[in-house]
Amino acid sequence: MGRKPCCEKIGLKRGPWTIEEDHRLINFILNNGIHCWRVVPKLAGLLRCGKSCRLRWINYLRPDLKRGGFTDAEDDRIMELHSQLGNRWSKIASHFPGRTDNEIKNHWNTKIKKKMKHLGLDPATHEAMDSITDQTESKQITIPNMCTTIKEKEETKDQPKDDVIIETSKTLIVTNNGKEQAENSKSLYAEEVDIGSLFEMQDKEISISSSSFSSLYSNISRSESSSYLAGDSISLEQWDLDITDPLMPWDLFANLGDTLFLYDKM
DNA sequence: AAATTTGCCAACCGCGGCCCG
DNA sequence: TCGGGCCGCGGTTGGCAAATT
Repeated sequence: MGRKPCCEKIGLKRGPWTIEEDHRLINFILNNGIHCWRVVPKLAGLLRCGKSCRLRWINYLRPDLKRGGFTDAEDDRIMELHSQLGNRWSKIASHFPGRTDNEIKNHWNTKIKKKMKHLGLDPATHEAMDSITDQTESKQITIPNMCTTIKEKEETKDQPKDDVIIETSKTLIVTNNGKEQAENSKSLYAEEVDIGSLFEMQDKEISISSSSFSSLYSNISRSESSSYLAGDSISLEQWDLDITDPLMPWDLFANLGDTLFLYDKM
């Protein structure tokens, strides 16, 4: 017998969450806590299944989420943990307070895997890929520490414009295209710079008018992409929270009002 | 400037494990 | 002990934005 769906799916909404839905879910959880995800959407007045609510809360609305780019140190730590734990993202995420397994998984699939391939490392085994050794005289850089490797890449980018490594899915191919070498080096380096500069770009700061939140968070950095004005009502998803206490007690939210407002920080 | 490709990430899907009656 | 129900996890997809042609 087949497994029953987690909830009655007919008539339930799917796809991206609206700000109003976020408000409903946040307010419900902050006021009532989480006892059973199955009943959360019903009690919160949401046309979503409990699973969708859980995912939305865990991956996006939780106030203790640490948003923003991953640092070199975090990348190194993820690689290290992945070599020990494999694709057990929840286990890996448990070593990064404020990071979700989904976030780390996405980061792994979009960034770290590419970096490792650039470095001649197999993302699955963390061992050096030896497929290029019989191709040409290309160089293979296999340094476990990502920071060190980036520096070495930087130091080598001014070398003669042969020995360019162009990556494919299975093997590394050497060409003599100097233009492509420059772009590859630039790409790898720019990625590192962008991560670090993410924080510098958050020059605007705001605070939450709710006294409950003000007592919890001294500063809340405004996402560079958001465009809310003073007094706007927004959802937590728009915030890059600067949390000093990762183990935040939920009791502190007990008196939070139904709506949160923003005002410009003095 | 328009069309196409690529990258990113939020959200969904389905399975496995755990809990409880 | 067994079966049903729920939760959590990992793989995958879809859509949007940015980059490239």
